[in-house]
Formats: sequence, C-alpha cells, structure tokens
Amino acid sequence: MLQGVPDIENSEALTERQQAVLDAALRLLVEEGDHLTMTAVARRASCSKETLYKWFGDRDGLLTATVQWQASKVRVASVDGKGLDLASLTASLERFASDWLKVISSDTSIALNRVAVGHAGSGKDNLGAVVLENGRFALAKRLKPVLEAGRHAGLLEFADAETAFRTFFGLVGRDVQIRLLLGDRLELTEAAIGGDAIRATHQFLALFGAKNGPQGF
Amino acid sequence: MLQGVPDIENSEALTERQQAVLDAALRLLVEEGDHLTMTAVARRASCSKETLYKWFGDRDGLLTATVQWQASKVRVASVDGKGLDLASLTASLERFASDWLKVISSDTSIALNRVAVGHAGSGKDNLGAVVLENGRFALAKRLKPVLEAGRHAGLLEFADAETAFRTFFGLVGRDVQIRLLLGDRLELTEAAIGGDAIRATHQFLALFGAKNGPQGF
DNA sequence: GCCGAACCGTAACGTACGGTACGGCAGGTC
DNA sequence: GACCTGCCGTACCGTACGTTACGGTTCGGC
Repeated sequence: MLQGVPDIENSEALTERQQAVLDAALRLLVEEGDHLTMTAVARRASCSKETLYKWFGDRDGLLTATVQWQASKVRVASVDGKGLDLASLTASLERFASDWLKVISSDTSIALNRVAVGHAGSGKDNLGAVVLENGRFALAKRLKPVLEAGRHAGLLEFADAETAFRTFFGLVGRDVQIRLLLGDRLELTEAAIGGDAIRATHQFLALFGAKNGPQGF
Repeated sequence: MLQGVPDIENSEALTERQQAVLDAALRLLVEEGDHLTMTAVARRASCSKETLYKWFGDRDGLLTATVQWQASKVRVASVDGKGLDLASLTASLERFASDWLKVISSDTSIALNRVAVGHAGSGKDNLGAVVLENGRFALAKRLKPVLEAGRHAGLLEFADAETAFRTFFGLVGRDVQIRLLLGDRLELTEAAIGGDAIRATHQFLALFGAKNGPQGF
C-alpha cells in the first residue's frame, strides 16, 4: 500500500537554527509552491547554500525535512473514550470534522499537498507517503478509537471501523480538498466550517448511529 | 470562484495530425508526469519542435491543449429523467458512482490531476480550472438533473441540489482521489468499484431518500 | 518542372538552477 | 595569541531544458 515511512522523531537532532531554516523554507513553499530554489531558501533563512547541503543533503532532503517538520507541528491531542454518551460522541465527531476542515483548507496544507502530489508522479522521494501518513492516516488513527468506543457504548453500529472512518472522511471533506488543490477559490469561513462539521456528523450518525439507542434501549 | 474557462469546442480546428501529437503528449504525461520535455514530445510524436511551438505557442499551451483534448474525450452520455422510479434512480446513481470511480482511478486522470494541481500553485495557466470544469463540475451538471427528477418524482428529499450533490460526491470518492494523487497504491478492481458504487448509493438514499415513498405514499 | 508552404530533424542559444568551492568572520579551546 | 570549527556570502561549474534558427524533404497547385 504505502512504502514505509521512517518513523523518526523528526524534531530529534534539529537545532533551533535548523528549525528556523525549515520554517523559512515552509513559508517560501507556501508562497512559491514547488518553484522554490535553494538560493531563495538560503537567502530567506540568511544561511549559506553550503549549510543547506550539509544539513539536508540535497533539494529533496530539504523538502522532505520541511514536510516532516510541519507534520510534527500539527500533532493534535487525542480524544479518550471515557464516559461516552451521545452528546460527547457528537461533540467529538464535530470537533474532528471541524479540525480536519481547518487543516485541509489552510494555506500550509494546500501548499504541502500540492508539492507532495507533484512529486508523487516521479517517485524520487516519498513526500506523498509522508503527507498521507501525517494527514489522512493520522486522522484515522485518532478517530478510530472514538468510533470503536462509540460502538462499544452502543451508540454506533458498523462492521468495520475502517469503512466507517472512510465514510466519515468523505462526508466531511466532500469535494473541498480537490477543489482547493486545483486552485478553486473556496472561501471557508469559520462559520461555514462549523456548519459543515455539524452536517457531516449528523449524516454520519444517521448512517451509523445505533437505531435503538445505547445498549439496545 | 473559478476564473472562466473558455468554452471553446476544442476539437474544433484540431487536425488529425494535431490530435495525434496531443495523444502522444498525453501518453508521455501519464508516463513521466510533469517531467515531460518539449524534445520528448517532439520525438514521441515524430514531429519537430518548431511545429509544436507554431501550433501551441509554448510549453504551457501544449499542456493546456493536451488537458482539454483529453477532457473532450471523456464526455459521457447524460441520463434522462423520464419514467423515473426508485429502481431506475438507484441504477442511475450507481452508474454515476461507478463511472466516476473509474475515471478518478485511471492513470490518465491521475496524471492530469497531478499536473494540474502542481500548476495551480503558480498561477501561470489555468489547468486546474480546466480539470475542475471537466471533472467535478461536469459531473455535477450531469447528475443534478437526475437528483431534481428524483425529487420531483417524490423519491428524494433535499433543499439544495448542490448540497445533495456534494454529499453524494463525498460518499463516492471518500479518500480515494487524494490517496491516489499522493501515490498510495490503491488497487481498485472492477468488483471493488461496483461494491463502492452500490454502498455509496445506498448511503445517499438513506440520507436523502423520501421517507414516505414517492408521492407521499 | 517549378514554387511556396508545411513540416521534419537537429544544431545552437540563453537561462535557470542544483550543486560545489572558497575566502572571510565569529566564537570557542588550548 | 594561535588555531580550529561552523557558518555566511558569493562566485563558479555543469547540465537540463525552453526556445529559436536553419537546412533538407515532401507535396499540392500551376
């Protein structure tokens, strides 16, 4: 499915200065897309190209490090399934939906996904795998326990958590991500995101909510 | 939202030879991604670079022409809403879902979307708009009349056809397109696509199907 | 048979950019 | 103070590729 992504704690062995350089690269990536040049990064970060090459090997290495650096910043707290009732489950799902929509509509995510998609064609690096691992798959990893807890509490009914998750993913994201990636100006206000999160959660519960209430009541 | 895409009938003024050249470019695009060079296209199409530049202006022009050429080939027959009952509506929806999944999982679509996404960052051309217009928006244009007909026949209930369509889109596509674009190897067999189409249609009808049957029965 | 247009193949040009080399400077160590 | 290390700034090299130029060939029209 996916070639393995090395699970290196990537904040490890990154000095403050190196993080600053990666932040500069990230800003440049957002501004210029894959057009960024090593010279531009060096200038923006006030460092020499020699240093860039010493630290990151080559252009792909810099790109990969940048993507991983950003990924390491968006780790979100998990939700625990303690004391789950319908209200808290609903709130959790809405929270996940809203967070996810905010992420995929952010300039940073769009830029990163664009670069990764572009690189996925010519398999030099595995940027696509990195993005996928820290995006879609990370989301699944955090959401599935909640779904399982919901099922265990008798609030949800589904055979396969993966399938249920993918439906939730589709209900939340719909055409948003592909439209944004393709350059469609899709203004997602805070309010619109909130509304979409509620709608998606509603629809998900309509499809997977236990028909007879929790514990068969 | 989208900058206007010229609605030129793009098969117009394309000689047989030019179409052959664009086909060559398309094959190369699928094989090499955005890495294709003018030299490679000329060699593959057995034509001179001078001719490429005369016909298409520059590299971006060639890319745009290629994308439009492919787009003009995938026009699918519409479905009419005559004599609609639940069975035929279901069949239509499943058909749309299945066709769409086949499209987005095809090598050609993946390659085209990758290129368009890559170009959407630096707004030189409007490849993204072309792809959107012939993909997601064309699908909406063909599906909405069916949804409206379904509502008119009392089979569906929804306030806004656009919203209903986007939900259907999400239920069908889920995470498939982004995963494929990011390089995830997602084997979509004919059978899997058929199953997904049925599932998505089922879920859509569960959400938007009229609760009391057609005509209020 | 001759002309011009269209086109092929290829050589040539200019530039952008990845990658390398090197001189200079600051700060730490002995 | 001598020296080393790490880094900045910049000049430089090689190459890939978009774009142009040009000689040679085919072909329809007269």
